[in-house]
Amino acid sequence: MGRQPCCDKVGVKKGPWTAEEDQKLVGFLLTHGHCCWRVVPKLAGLLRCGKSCRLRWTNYLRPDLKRGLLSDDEERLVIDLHAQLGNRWSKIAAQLPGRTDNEIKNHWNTHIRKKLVRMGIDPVTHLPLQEPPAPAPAPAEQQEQSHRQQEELQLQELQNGRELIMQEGAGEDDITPMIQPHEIMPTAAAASNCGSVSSAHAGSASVVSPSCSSSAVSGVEWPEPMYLLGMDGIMDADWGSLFPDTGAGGGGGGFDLGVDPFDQYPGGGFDQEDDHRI
DNA sequence: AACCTGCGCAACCGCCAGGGG
DNA sequence: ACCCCTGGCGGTTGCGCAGGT
Repeated sequence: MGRQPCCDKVGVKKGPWTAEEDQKLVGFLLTHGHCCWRVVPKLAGLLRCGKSCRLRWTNYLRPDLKRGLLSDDEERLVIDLHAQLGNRWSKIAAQLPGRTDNEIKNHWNTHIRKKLVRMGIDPVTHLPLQEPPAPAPAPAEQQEQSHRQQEELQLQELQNGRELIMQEGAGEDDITPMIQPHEIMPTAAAASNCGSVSSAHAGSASVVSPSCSSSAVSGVEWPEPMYLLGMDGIMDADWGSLFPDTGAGGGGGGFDLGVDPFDQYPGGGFDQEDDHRI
């Protein structure tokens, strides 16, 4: 049986996001969080499918994203984790705060894989490429076993590496500022409201909870597009006119980001079509 | 200066798993 | 127990840019 497409393709815009679309999406998500991604574009006034919105947010617009190249430490960690987990990019990303699975996947495919090959290491198995030629393809079991041994070694290395990172600060480099959890969650109370910080970081993390996002706004370091838009632009934008149907902007244009947006919705609920709330 | 090539990255696609009705 | 819907994941593609010729 055929699977329903994530969205009806007609009237759905594809391709690169414009600044205006970004603005709409960010504005909407910051005030409402995401209820269910399917309705986000409708409520935000976007001609995109929910999937596209989710991707855009998680990979690019999330305030807690680090930008720029992976540092050496991060790269090492990725290699170690890949040795253990394989191509489970989201799991790998979960170990690298501020990095997305997509970013890591790209970095792996463009940089690390080639680097490993140059070093004579098979990027898939993490074993030396010039192994003694096996007469026949090694039995899966044997491969599995050697892989496991390899993994154990690497796990140990990884743990050492983690300790090192904990001491030195993961991924510090000169190019991009590292966003620390406390920078995203300005107060411990805020952080506690949000569950684990790492879950918000994880590539698999969908979105910070609404209360999180509102807390995060004030102390956050925005990714580049946010700088481009400028917080002033966001604050000053005429959101009421952008989202005539959503009531965003509260009729006054512009968000009061100092206030938990959900305070606007008695009972913590946010009721547009349904009571969608994370 | 023009063209070519390779690289980096954002975005899309299809599949899968989990949860709710 | 089954079906449907949604979110999430991994693979792949295509575009824009930078560097080389």
